[in-house]
Amino acid sequence: MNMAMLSPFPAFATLSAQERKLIATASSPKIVAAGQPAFSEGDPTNHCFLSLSGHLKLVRTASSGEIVILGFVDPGEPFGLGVTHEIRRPASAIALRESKLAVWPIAIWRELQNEIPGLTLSVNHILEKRLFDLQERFVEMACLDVPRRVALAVLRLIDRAGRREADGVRIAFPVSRHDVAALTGTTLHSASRILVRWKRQGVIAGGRRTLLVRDVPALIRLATDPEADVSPWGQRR
Amino acid sequence: MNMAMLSPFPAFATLSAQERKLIATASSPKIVAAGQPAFSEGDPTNHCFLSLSGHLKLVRTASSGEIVILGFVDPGEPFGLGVTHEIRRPASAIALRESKLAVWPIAIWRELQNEIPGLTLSVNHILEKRLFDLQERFVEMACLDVPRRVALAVLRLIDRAGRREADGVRIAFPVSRHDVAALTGTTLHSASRILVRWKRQGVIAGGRRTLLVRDVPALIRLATDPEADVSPWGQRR
DNA sequence: CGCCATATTTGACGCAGTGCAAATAAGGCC
DNA sequence: GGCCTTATTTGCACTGCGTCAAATATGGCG
Repeated sequence: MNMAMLSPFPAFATLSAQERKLIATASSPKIVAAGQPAFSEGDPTNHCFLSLSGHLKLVRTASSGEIVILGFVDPGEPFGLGVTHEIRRPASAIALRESKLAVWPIAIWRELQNEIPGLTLSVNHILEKRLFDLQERFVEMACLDVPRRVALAVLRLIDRAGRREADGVRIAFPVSRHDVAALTGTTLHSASRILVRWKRQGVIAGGRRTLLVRDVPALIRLATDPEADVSPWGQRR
Repeated sequence: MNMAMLSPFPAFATLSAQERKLIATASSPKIVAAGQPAFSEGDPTNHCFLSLSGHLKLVRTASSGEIVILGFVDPGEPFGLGVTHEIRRPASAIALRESKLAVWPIAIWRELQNEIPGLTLSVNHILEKRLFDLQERFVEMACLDVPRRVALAVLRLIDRAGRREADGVRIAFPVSRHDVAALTGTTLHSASRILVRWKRQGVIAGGRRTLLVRDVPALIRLATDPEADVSPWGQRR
């Protein structure tokens, strides 16, 4: 791989050109089609990855069969780094769109980390961020009701992959109701009911596997205002 | 601090004696009384910590005022490392018993990381473990009912701080019903009801802020068997 | 363009778990 | 030992949201 490809990514910003070159030349390219996994739960942990373009989701299947989305991978982010502890992948990485990846055999990656201290620091940085993000979501899961969790999840999608458009902000990759549910720890059905309600109120729009937020401030209000929202389950008499 | 104090801790196992000495001499000792914070939510992130003895809990207060336990710190574990991203602490670290700590000013810690690549690798290791642990709990929160979450939380407490005793395994630090609730994302009341039920069944024992598990296999069954447990909310007629 | 598989929506229903209020227990301290 | 604070337990009414079942939309593809 050309070293130039690494330079624009913040994960490597602090490294010298020479170091980046060393890292880049050790990698192999890989292309994953939309819907396909870069790796799957249970696979042996043989490689480290960097997303060059596209988007992936990290998903995990609970013993009950339910699916949970642990996070997303944006272009420029390394992933599948969990190479110190686990011999097998604890989660799958599924491409949401065709994604170009750089791949390193784990042994090589370890060598690189030993030779380039700055690389380890970068990895550190990323792990820390992932940990803080998950802590955030964990607290939300523990304390907030479903509609608020959904609102926050959508807001997070916006600043991860929101593209401004004529009538709102569009999430740049496909998001199904099922994904929303897997992201917020609820069911497909509840997620649907909630989004339908907001659609009727004009806060969001979008059909099959697409999400367009028309009124971001309203969504923020729904997420944070303790008074906001009468849940979509209709008053019981 | 004496360098000998560092050697038994796995976080530093891969470092040379000389490196450990460098790290140790840069630290200051600190003692935190039971119930007191090593640092609190919102504090500026000025220091890194290592627990030498005792136990701490990492807690976070949600906007609603609810409290969530993000994790525990055992003797030998570094903590409060989130120094790359956050200028203010996202969580508090509260001592569950009197705890001895080693403390480094953050600037010094950064220097140490630069000089000792192996230290950064250790930190990496720890962050990775924390991340995987939290992912685990996240999935549980998303997929399991409250009694099962409580069972799993107690099991996790056992292999973190369980001491074998004549009639069971005791958790080595104080755990209130409130703590159990904060650990599993439920209410004090539900946690109490569940534990009372298990107490009557002879699975656990213990009063005020103590937990003694008398029948670990039964608890494992309650946690994992999909058939197990009729929830403590008593059949309604 | 029409068919088919896949997504989404919707309704009815019930229960796990919460909220509130209050009783009860258990230590710790003087 | 008795008092006071803090933790735990408990009853009851209520509801958020999961479950089940089914109708309906939608886009891709031949």
